[in-house]
Amino acid sequence: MTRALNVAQPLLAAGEQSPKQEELLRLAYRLMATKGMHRMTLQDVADAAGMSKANVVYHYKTKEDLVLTVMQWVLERVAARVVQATVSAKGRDAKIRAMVDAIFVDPRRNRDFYIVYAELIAHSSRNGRFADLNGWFREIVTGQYADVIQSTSDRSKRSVAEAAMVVRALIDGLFLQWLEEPEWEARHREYKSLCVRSIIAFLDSER
Amino acid sequence: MTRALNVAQPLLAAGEQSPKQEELLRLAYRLMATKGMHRMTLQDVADAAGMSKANVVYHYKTKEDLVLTVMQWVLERVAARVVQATVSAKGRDAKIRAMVDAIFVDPRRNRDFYIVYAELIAHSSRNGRFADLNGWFREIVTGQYADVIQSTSDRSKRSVAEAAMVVRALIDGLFLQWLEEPEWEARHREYKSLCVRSIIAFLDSER
DNA sequence: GTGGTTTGACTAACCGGTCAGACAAGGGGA
DNA sequence: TCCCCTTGTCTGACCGGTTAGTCAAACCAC
Repeated sequence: MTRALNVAQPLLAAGEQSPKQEELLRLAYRLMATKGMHRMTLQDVADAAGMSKANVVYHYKTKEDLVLTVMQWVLERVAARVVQATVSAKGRDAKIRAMVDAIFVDPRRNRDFYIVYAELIAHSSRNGRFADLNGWFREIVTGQYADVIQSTSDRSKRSVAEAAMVVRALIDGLFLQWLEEPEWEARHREYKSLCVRSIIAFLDSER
Repeated sequence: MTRALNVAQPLLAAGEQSPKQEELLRLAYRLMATKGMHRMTLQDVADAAGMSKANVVYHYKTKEDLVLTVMQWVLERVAARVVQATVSAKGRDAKIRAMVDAIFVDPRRNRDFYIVYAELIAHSSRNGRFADLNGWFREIVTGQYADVIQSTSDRSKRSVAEAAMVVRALIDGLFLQWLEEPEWEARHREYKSLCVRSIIAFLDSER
């Protein structure tokens, strides 16, 4: 059940970063969310981190590598939180609630994450490295959903995989709509609630 | 029931374009899907359309206007197809099947559409004009889902709106996963089938 | 000729990445 | 202890290439 915890790092050996490097990733991540990965320049990152542009390039060879490292760093953290949530809760509904809680953390962070994630998805179709990262993340998260469903029902393997896809679709799809919401900050709770209810309703529907 | 058909154009008076202009939009759309809206240059569009870059600027003032016009043009076509599908089918399940059919047209076109749409969503958070366009599209499509659900059940108004959001989440969410699929062309049918089944399962679950 | 099109040439800005060298921190060797 | 050499980190200046947008002139249909 905890297998996903030990999944190897996907691409770059980004793994553990020093506090200083982690701070730079955090700043770059914030910039990507606000300006977009294309409009964010190396100079922006350098300014935010209080260092020269040349030094950013020195540490992260190219801009693409930097962006990839940032995304990997974020995805690892989110994936770990999802995995953590499922192991600590008992029972199907509790696990689902915990998973959704792990994803719907707080409005601001959620927003940043899904904006960046939307760009990752769009870019995956054009760049294999982004596609690989995306695929790695997808396997972990959907795998977690599948584990929860399998451990609390007697579905066939195929049925479990399908249900996990549907669960993921509900979460991602509702998030996308929430992103469009003008009052996204206030509506966060409603969407979270709707998310849990619709997942449980769907899983119950086929019993 | 057909109210959405007459919804006014959202932003630019793009409405009807001459065949020549429409061809340019189609070419630009293809470019946006393959290269992304940021990497697509005015020169790319000009080359594809067999005209000078200056002429592209002459017709569409700025690049942002061009991109916006292209997106609006595509969104109008998709929205019209969804609306059309719902009026021509009878019965809840048939309407749902028709709507999904209207969206899952063919792999290539679907892929182009959702890649561009993902960029629209990501960009909406940073640019009000894109957000407005997105909101306009969202209202039409989700409104259609709501109409179908309302006309075939006795839910409360709130419940209808929520169910429509869930339906939309299922469609968008499954599409996003399908985009990541390496064998997206072959899997198109499976995803379409899963989409219809999961929607019906969900709608049945609360009766 | 007049008004709407179309174009090539041009510009101003931007941006990713290079490079030569500065600076600090060890690390022997005498 | 002092000196020199290496090594990793960091920087300012710079370059080559790209791109959105301008403009004056040409073109064309009526």
